[in-house]
Amino acid sequence: METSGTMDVRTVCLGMLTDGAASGYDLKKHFESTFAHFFAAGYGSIYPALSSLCEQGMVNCECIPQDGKPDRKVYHITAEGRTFLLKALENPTPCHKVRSEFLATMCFAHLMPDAQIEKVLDSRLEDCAYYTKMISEVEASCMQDWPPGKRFVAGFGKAMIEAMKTYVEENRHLLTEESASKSATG
Amino acid sequence: METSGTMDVRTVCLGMLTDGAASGYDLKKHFESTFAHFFAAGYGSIYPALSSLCEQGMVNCECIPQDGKPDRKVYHITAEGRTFLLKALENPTPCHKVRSEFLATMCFAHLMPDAQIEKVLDSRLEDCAYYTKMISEVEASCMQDWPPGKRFVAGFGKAMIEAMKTYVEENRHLLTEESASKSATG
DNA sequence: ATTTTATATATCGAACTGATACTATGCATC
DNA sequence: GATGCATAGTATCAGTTCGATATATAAAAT
Repeated sequence: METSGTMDVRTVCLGMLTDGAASGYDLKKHFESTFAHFFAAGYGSIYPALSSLCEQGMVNCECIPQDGKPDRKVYHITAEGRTFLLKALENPTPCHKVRSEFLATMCFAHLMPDAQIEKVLDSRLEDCAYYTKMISEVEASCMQDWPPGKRFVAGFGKAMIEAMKTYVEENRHLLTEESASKSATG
Repeated sequence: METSGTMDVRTVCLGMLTDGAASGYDLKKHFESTFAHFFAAGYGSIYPALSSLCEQGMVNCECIPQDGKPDRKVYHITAEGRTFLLKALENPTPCHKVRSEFLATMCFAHLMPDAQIEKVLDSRLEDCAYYTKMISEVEASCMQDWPPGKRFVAGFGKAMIEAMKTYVEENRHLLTEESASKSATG
């Protein structure tokens, strides 16, 4: 039974709750904004995570009845939860993984028509723009409340996205026939 | 029944087989070297993927008996497989996801002792060095055989890792008390 | 009037991860 | 001469996560 060392969805939820009590819905919003560029999670992960944390006494659940709507379940971290979190943070080698269908696709660019390649690259740049904007917006709205770690993480995201954008812009010509014929004729 | 559009393990295996017939074991080596920095996959994904591709006629399996050892199963892509792959490559918006326990940990750096933070950052830099070396080595050994797409992807990996390294080195001081006290006293 | 957006919880199949199991040879180390 | 490790090879499985979907209500927009 491995109970420490992994920063899984459960542990990240626990961490988020150190900033104050919140519902699953609230946590989802963090996963969609601040955490979106490096740790996405959906309801299918968040709700079971909160249930499991509750069972194990890491959090307490406060059910707030609402008329018509289902109860709002607000979770509070417990002392046990804090201890567990600190233990999880002790892992000296947390991973950083990339799963890129984009790069997998580009590996087979020689099987694709140029127009298709261009579309894929354009969509990647759009994605970069989206994340850059999103990070800047969350920074603008809550930077002052953030501990240094979150600032570091936001800056990290912006730096990586900027690097991606630059690389794609500067090297996309390598992928198309256009450049192949140019280098052949020129 | 969604049969196209996703670059999952099955489709990537199929793509790898366009470079020539191979066994599951052979494919694993590609996942561990060339693809390691952006699309990891283990036997638990590869073998079921090949079985499923075989059932659907995307690949043919050639069983080569070996004395003592289990049969070596070499997979060849079929015409149907090629068609399927081209269809999968048509997705104009393939994703690029990051899953970082490292960044999740750094979000809670204010709950960690400085020495622990330093260890995490050092291990990240080691990881950067490992991947940079690995990509350079595979580039050195098989760059000449590669289509432009794979060169682009290798360069992409190196650029991103370099950006990560630079960012960590230049901003790690933001995470420790040391800098906090320095800015308070200085 | 109807669609969209927001609040809010929850489930489920499909996919994937990481570890492990099994067989066999060869090489080094103790 | 035995133990351990690397390489070659196939395969499974529990646990985790992903993406989509279902349920319910209400305000706001079209």
